[in-house]
Amino acid sequence: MATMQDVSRRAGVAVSTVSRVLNGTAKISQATKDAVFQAVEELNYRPNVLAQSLSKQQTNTIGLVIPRGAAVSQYLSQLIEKCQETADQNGKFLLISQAFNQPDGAVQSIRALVDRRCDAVLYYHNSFFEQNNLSEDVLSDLIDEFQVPLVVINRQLPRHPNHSVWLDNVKNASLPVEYCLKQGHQRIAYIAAPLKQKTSQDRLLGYQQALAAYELEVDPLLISQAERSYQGGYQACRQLLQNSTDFTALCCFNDQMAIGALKALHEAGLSVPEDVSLFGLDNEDILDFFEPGISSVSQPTHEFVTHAMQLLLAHLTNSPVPDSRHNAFSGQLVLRGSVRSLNNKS
Amino acid sequence: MATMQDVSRRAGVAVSTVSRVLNGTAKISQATKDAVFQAVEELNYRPNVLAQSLSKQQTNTIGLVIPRGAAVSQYLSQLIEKCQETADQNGKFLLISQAFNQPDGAVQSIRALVDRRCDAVLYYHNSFFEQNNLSEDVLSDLIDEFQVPLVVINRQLPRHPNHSVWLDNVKNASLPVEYCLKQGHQRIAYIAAPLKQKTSQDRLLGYQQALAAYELEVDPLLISQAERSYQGGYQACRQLLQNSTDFTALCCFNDQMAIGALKALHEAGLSVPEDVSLFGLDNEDILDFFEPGISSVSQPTHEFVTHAMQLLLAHLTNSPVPDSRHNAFSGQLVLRGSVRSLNNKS
DNA sequence: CTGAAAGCGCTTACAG
DNA sequence: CTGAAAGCGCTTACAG
Repeated sequence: MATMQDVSRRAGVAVSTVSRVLNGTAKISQATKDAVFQAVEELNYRPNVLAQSLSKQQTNTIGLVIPRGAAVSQYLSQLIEKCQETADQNGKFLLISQAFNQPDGAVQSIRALVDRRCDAVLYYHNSFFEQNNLSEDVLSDLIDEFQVPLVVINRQLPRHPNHSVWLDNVKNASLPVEYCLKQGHQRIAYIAAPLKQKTSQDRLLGYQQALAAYELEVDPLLISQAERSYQGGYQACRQLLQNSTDFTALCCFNDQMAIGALKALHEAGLSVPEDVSLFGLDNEDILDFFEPGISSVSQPTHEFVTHAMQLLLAHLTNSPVPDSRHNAFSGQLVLRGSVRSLNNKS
Repeated sequence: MATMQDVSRRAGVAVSTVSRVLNGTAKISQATKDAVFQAVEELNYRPNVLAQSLSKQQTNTIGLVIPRGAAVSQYLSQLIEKCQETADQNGKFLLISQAFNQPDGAVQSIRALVDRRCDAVLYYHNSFFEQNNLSEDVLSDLIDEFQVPLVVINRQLPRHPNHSVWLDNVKNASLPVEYCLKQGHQRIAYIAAPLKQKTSQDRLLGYQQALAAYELEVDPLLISQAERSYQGGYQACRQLLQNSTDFTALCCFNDQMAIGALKALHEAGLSVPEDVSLFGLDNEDILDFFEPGISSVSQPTHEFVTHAMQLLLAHLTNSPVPDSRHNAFSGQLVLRGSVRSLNNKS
């Protein structure tokens, strides 16, 4: 490929002049400008971004590490979209990389992006890595180690309030439970994702706390656990139905599991919401297309990622970081046909 | 950050020696090796990949351009996953970039990756760009222009059989229609995505050809068109039901639209498959969780992408390209509860 | 307004 | 086995 030197020779000027013309970084006579542009045209010249970056000590690039493999949810794709928008608005190129599928895959991937000299790196934390000993400390140490700003999404890092944003999973999971309680439900079942995952622990805690607030005991028979997938939700629900069938409401770790659970309920001859009220979490668009529509909790993806990007940009420009007292974001109930009240029953 | 020169000074050797030790590219005495590794350790040195790439004239990176925004489908995420796997297996780093959301966004994004000197670039073609004048020729010209191998996924490029793989959309869309015909259906409706998109045109053609093969006329009242989304499928189906309600089968552009259509059918008091047999296309996992399960056509994502990667790697290593006579991939029917036969009705 | 030179952080012939 | 030097393709003070 043609280099800047080729252009300079063809245009009969120095490479430094070519550079200045192309970057508009100095006053240049129209004549030489024309010559340069013509040479560029004729040679179909395009600058080598690698060389530019090395020389400028800056890549104008933001790296984003996302989890590998797991079918991309609407939630995650909205999150990516929002990162992209912000990157665009700030003239940064967004480079997306999937975390390696290994115990230390997250760390490796972050490093790979730093080694490529991204100006900043966003890491979307996935619970998968918790099962592989990726602790809070490892992430916090990385943040300390790097000159490059690193912001962690979806993981609370107390040591670095200015480098992390997360969802308040406890609260988000408690919302539907509280709502059911208010509607007079007493026997409320819960389907959890694998409890090795922090997110799953937190959401179960939300369920438990909501019950406790109403001075109800947690019945272990009303809690089931499975992989986080449609199929997992289906299996967990079948397990619940084997344990007992007297629950009148069922809250799930997320929408996918609720969708699986709905199928199991129907197969068991139970109707929603007449027999069982049902809640998911994430509020994916598809919930509207089940019968009944599945109620859920909307995640504040928008605000969440916006704040993460603000932190990132603040670090990048050495500006004061935005107020970080509220890095834990919580969502809102979205009611659909899958819920009914027991209050006017008495 | 510490540079190789820092390491060399600390270890008391030349930078060239440090380079050799780190890359294992020459016999080095154990003593100097030890000294180098210790210095690396102490300085927490990490090589600058930018500088390496510039110097080696190779980045060991494969770029992948995917469409922006549109909620990521299971199909696309499987496709990405497969690219990732192949990249991993060949020791390449996969850099994912979303196409800019502009008329020439695809071209810009490909260029951006080439400018970053990816060793090869994969472009997943999205119909969005066809509405913005991204023609076959533009892509073909790019392939001719670049030294860097470019493989286009999801777009037929006759001039470059060794640089493109695509799905046989005509055939894939005809499969469910043929099946319905064999089961005795005569009035078969179709829901299309916007017909500005080539994919949508092709699938409609598949529908039409299947009917023609049975010497049935195409009734325009049985064809409806909308955005490709759940909601679009819902609206298109309502439109159909307004036109006429005597169809006994309904085939859709994809699964999402079929899911929307199912809702509209149910709202109209029609049951599936008793009144209407229903087909989607893509075979997403979620289809099992509707009632009835929605029949579909599985896309051969796996073979499809594998072949694309083989082409890419062949170009990359200057090896002979694999047999490209069959770059058009077709899928298979997947039957679920949403279809019934009219044959034993007579 | 423009050029020569140094530098970004590596790799790799070329010598010894 | 190891070093000095040139080179990858740019940018940017430093002069003029």
